[in-house]
Amino acid sequence: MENVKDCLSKLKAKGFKLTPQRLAVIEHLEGNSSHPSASDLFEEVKKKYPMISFATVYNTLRILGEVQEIKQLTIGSDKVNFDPNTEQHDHFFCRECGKIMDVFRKDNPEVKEINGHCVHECQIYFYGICSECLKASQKEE
Amino acid sequence: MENVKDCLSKLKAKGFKLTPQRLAVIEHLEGNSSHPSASDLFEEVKKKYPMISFATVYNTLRILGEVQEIKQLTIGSDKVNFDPNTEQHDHFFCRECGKIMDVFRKDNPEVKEINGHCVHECQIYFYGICSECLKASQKEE
DNA sequence: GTACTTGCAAACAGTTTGCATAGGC
DNA sequence: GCCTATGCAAACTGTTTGCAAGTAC
Repeated sequence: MENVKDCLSKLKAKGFKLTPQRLAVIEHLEGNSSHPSASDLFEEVKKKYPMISFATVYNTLRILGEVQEIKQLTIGSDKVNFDPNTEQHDHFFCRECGKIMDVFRKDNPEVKEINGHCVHECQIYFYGICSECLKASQKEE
Repeated sequence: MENVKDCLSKLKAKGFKLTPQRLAVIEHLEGNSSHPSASDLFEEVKKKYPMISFATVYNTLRILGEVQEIKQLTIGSDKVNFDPNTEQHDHFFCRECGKIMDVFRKDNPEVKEINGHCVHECQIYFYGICSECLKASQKEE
């Protein structure tokens, strides 16, 4: 997702209606690098839109995925997280605090084909302990 | 998981008991490259052990993960899949048929540290359409 | 005015948990 | 015999669905 404006016109062009609820979800996603889950977004949006429902959040996330304005991450194994940054980049998951961090590397494989299979997308997930949690555990000792 | 024998002695050494149910799950995992889910394993094991319960399958999978005899894959986004091959390799997910395939590549990053975070594990997931589904769709046209 | 969208609640799937019983060691 | 593992069912979590009422266009 480049910016809210482009995203809205993309949705409009595809025939989707621009409801205030959708706008609120999109605004919470723009430039958001915290990789929120559906419930994170629901809680956030609810502050401004107390009557918004889960179904609407999921519906909006689904169509944003369809028009490729966001990507799904399954790094956390329990819930799906969403990333409005659709540029190719990797992710790090801290097994201590559960945070997901962006990782930008140069040697990303630009693979279009592998073993005869056609590749659309590649997700690289790193798992470990983040720098903050490392520091915290060193202090404890 | 190298072989059933080593796996069993590893469990024994860690103080886990070797029940027939666990053995059945382990035998179904050895050399299994189909990346089964918990319910796949449950159904398979049930053929020999009609009285086995889901809880036991999950329990066994949990301890096998603890002793690092299997790895969890979250490539499918809905359920977790298990891989008894713990050697570093990647995976391909076919969005058409849902199959998960092993991908062995040479240029895997051997990353131990990234942006100050300590890396324990790396999972690389490719998404697309597998060679078989590509063939099938070409025939249709 | 017409369709798509919303909100609600119920349904659903995968996984986890509590507890009495069974069984490995 | 002790202590862990099992089986069952119920609980739990994240997500999806059905439907009447609401609203963007």
